[in-house]
Amino acid sequence: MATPLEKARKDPESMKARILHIARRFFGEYGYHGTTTRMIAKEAGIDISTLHYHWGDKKDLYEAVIVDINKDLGQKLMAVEKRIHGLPLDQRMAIAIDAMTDYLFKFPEVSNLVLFHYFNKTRDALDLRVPEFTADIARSMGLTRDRKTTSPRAKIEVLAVMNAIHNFISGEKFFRPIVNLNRKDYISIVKETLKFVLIGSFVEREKKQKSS
Amino acid sequence: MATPLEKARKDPESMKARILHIARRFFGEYGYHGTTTRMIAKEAGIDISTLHYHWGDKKDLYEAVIVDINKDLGQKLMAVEKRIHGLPLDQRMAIAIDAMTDYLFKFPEVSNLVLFHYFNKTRDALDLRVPEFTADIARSMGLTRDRKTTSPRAKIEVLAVMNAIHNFISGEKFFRPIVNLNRKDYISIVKETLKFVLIGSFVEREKKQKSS
DNA sequence: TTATTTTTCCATCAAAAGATGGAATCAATG
DNA sequence: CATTGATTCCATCTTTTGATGGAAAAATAA
Repeated sequence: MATPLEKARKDPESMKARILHIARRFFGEYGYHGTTTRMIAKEAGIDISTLHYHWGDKKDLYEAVIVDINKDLGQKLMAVEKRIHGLPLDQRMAIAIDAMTDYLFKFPEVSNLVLFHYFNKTRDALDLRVPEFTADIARSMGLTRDRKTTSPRAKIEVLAVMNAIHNFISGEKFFRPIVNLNRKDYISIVKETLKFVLIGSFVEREKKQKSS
Repeated sequence: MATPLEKARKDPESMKARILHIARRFFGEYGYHGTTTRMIAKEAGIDISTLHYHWGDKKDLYEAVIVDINKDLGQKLMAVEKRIHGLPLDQRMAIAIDAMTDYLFKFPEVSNLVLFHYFNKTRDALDLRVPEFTADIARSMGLTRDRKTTSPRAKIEVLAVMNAIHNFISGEKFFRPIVNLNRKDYISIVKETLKFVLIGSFVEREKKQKSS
């Protein structure tokens, strides 16, 4: 209730929330510099000054968007972790890939913004610290020996897995024409491929480790 | 010799080539809208009008950059293909991953721009058709049954592999602090991880197919 | 209803960014 | 050297974009 962002998330009917929601999509598609406050305002059917009234300047709005999607992503990851807890690794990964893929295809701005944040600098040095889930996912995938530390190798492996998923969501516009499939078929072939590529190695390694 | 781009590539000392080279880096780091012609001109130590004199407007320059990096990438892929031709799959993939990773870490703008192109729209509708290597790589990986067609599944698998590589190059600024490694160690752990994650499944499948 | 607060829009600004004409400079050629 | 052509820069323009003050409108409270 304290922060303006929390208020906006609470009441999704409010103008404030409406702007945030549209801003998510635009920043996701066009990036920070590629999106203008006018684009967002126009889509919302309001004047730019109204946008500034609610969110301050562009940077503030962008920051709110980043925090917002990270909150969503974190919640989703926690929910998935709950579902897969205790299952054997192959099932754990398969279910997680299915669930995350479905979720992200429903909210592609999340993937867009995550990747955008990884790969692009903004001229205006706006370095917001983004919450980090790699360690948690590594734990959930059973890649950590002890509870407290996560090895670089484990983190890199997690990044490989997460990015593989994000890529196919964000790249849909580009990849789908290449494979010439409708959306539904694209999604299902992506899921299959991700599971094929990503699960095998981890399961195989676990087998070896157990036998030794 | 015909096109201006080819001329610039031939004579890397020329102002034209110099601008192109700097533009590659800037567009790669900041994206199309995040880069201004002034930034590029300043870095080159020239006036914007000189830039316009050589390359026309911003869109033209960006287009030249995209064509340029795709030419480089295509050449590199062909060279790698030559080296691995005829070897067994696991070696083929390991060598290719090593070679491409080394190359891309040396010219990260290539990965940056490829991913940028996948994941971001530009306001100004500039849709340049980009040469496509998925089919060739699929053939090189032995994923195509007959010579002429490449299945959607094979293409998606290739994209998964290529993107996994690009991600770690483009994401270095973001990922390296997460794992807290120096550049050299980061590169080597990325290579190891890529090989670990990507090769296993393909080799396993090939084994099964051969035995049946 | 009236007063107060919140929200919205209109008009406008200043800075940033893309672009260009034309003068000045430099390089090559006869 | 003088002439020609290519290159570069300066000054300037226009459009876009982020931002704001203050009036109008809408919502809320008294």
